[in-house]
Amino acid sequence: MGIHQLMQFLKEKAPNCFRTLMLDYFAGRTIGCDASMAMYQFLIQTQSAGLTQIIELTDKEGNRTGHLVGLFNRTLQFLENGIKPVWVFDGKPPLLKSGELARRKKLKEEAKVKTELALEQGDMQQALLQNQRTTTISSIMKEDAIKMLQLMGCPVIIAPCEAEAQCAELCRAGKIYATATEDMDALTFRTPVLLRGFNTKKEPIYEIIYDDMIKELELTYEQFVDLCILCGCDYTEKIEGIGPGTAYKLIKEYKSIEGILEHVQKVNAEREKNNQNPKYTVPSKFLYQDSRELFITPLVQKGDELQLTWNKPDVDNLKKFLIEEKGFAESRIDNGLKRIAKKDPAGFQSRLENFFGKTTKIIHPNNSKAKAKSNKKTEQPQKSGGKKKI
DNA sequence: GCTCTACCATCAGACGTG
DNA sequence: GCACGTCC
DNA sequence: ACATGATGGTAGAG
Repeated sequence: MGIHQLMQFLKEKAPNCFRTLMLDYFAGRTIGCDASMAMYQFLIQTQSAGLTQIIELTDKEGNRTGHLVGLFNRTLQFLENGIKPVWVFDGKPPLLKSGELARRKKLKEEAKVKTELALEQGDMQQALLQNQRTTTISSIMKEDAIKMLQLMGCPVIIAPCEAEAQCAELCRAGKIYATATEDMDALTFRTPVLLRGFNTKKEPIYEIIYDDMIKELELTYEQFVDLCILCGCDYTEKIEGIGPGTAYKLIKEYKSIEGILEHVQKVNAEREKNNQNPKYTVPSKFLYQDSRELFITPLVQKGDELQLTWNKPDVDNLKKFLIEEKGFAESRIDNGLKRIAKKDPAGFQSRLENFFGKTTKIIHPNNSKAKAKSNKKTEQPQKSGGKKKI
């Protein structure tokens, strides 16, 4: 679930921390990619409805392969544009997330039942919809993805815990330019740059600069984390009756969740005197302090300790794996590899293209309030060590 | 009337060919 | 350039 | 053996 409604909140309260950019802007840059999120999208989107059953891409043993097709193409797309992707996989989820995970598991089981029902009734559209919700990633599928990406020459990192946290660490350490994910809690983990929208070619890529955001919100990092917890995160229940808008006001006024809890008690006590229902309901186990810990000092591998290198694809073994084991058509692989054949995987000197590029556009998102309030633009983000060598 | 929250259902890829 | 079937 | 997420519409409360 990430941080509930954070995107909407930022569009309203910090409209100037966004830029929209075209793909060529990222030539020569290194980008940390949230692998599991991408895999789910590929797996879901490569399902289709047959006449009486749902059709999924699989190898001859029945293991699903939609995520491989997607990751293969996406990685080629990156490399073709001179972008160096680091694929980051989730490790073990934190204990605090187990409540949320149990909730999702239950929803998936319900979806499975609904799928069967829809199939019986011959409602293939509904069957497809429900079947998409049952999607899970087995360890084999994950291992397949890692193997393929490594054979393609890309660095793969298996985070000790949350992938978003690991990406944020890499970005702060200067190992990557940005974190690419749809998951907004990368910001809560303090990634300096967040990129959204690599999933669709239809729209440009949104870039969110953490420093601009925090300045515009006029919050400290700790206050921003508290705000995210109040909006609703994966780690604990939220206070009923407080959403993003109220949370922001209260954080400004009372500085921290502790301060807000004090205020909440007062308000509720006052209302009780007048025989009114409580305005806010604090959950019986409001684990905001533990949640804070997970965001501020997450379990990650230190960026300094990681060596990221890009190699030329291991064509022989890649083809062997994808064709013999996973049933790929040889022509597709050949076509794909042709696209990146001339690229220099280690250096990507094509960074120069960026200096001559004229297609990079900087546009602010549509937002009537933002337009009305201000048409000033914030300046370029930091270059994130443009000359750094990894 | 307006703002905000809670809750519901829905959405989420890329290639190659014609 | 677009719609559509297919990718495995 | 498993662990992805956001968004849009709307009703109802304050």
